Amino acid sequence: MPELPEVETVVRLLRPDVVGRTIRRAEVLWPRTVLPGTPRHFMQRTRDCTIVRLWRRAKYIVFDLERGGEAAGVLLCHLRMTGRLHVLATRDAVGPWGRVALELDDARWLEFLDVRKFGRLHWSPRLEEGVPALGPEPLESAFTSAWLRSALAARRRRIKPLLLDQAFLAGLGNIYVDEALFMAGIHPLTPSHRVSKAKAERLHAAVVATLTEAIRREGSSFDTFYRTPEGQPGAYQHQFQVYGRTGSPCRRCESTIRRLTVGGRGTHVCPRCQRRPRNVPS
DNA sequence: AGCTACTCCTGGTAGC
DNA sequence: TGCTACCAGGAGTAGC
Repeated sequence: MPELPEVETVVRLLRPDVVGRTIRRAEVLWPRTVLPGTPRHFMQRTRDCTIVRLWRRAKYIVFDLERGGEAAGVLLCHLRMTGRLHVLATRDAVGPWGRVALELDDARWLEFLDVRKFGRLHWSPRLEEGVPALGPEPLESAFTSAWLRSALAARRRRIKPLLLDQAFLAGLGNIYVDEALFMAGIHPLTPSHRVSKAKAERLHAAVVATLTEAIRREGSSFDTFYRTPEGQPGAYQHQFQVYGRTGSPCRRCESTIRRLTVGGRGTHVCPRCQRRPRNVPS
């Protein structure tokens, strides 16, 4: 599933192709993909809008729009599980999984394709109105070791579901949470207020390090859906320490990586590097 | 407050 | 080989 590094990779690769371009019109091929309201409403809101900036907030891809030199809202794209954005040379290149196609003023088409149809394209007058409450960006200055320490102490949730909560910290998903918790030596069932100061500092460093390295490697790809717009896979999946390595030896201690379910999510741990605290219910 | 269960979806795969 | 059943999972929501 695309997480912060994959979304950041999409933004960087897409930016030169779409910034400065004007959307001539939108074709909605799967109505539920677009928000708000009806496809007709979406088409009216995006028509003749120029993309003046492309950036990322949490896992949202944000297109800042202008029409006639005036701000015209934002187009928000969330890839969810299997969404992808591609610039195509012709309308004919839109494939069977194409859900929305935007015709650009250079005659090319921006295609949003999404096998599982969970992804969304959402026009909103302002960013804040189009996204729910979001926690700090883990790669920006507000995310400090001290902030994390006190934020963990103020909550009583299990650490993994807390880190997956976008209102707590924005951008992490199942893969990078498992990787960061391994790097920090924290068991995913640990109640957040029981994470020690030293472990919280390790966790802060682990989150920053794993996201930074994943972006450097253009994200992770381990099936056909997790690719850059150019069709090239990322390379971070080769760095995975625990995610998807159930039954394999830990790269640090040789113990067998185990899989458990936490908050309904597949979770991967090294039972030796990530000691389970006492008196923690499963 | 925080937990589980359910919903949305379909390709891939395990089991027979 | 061909069929069915089940699973993954981000995020929103309902209910306890």
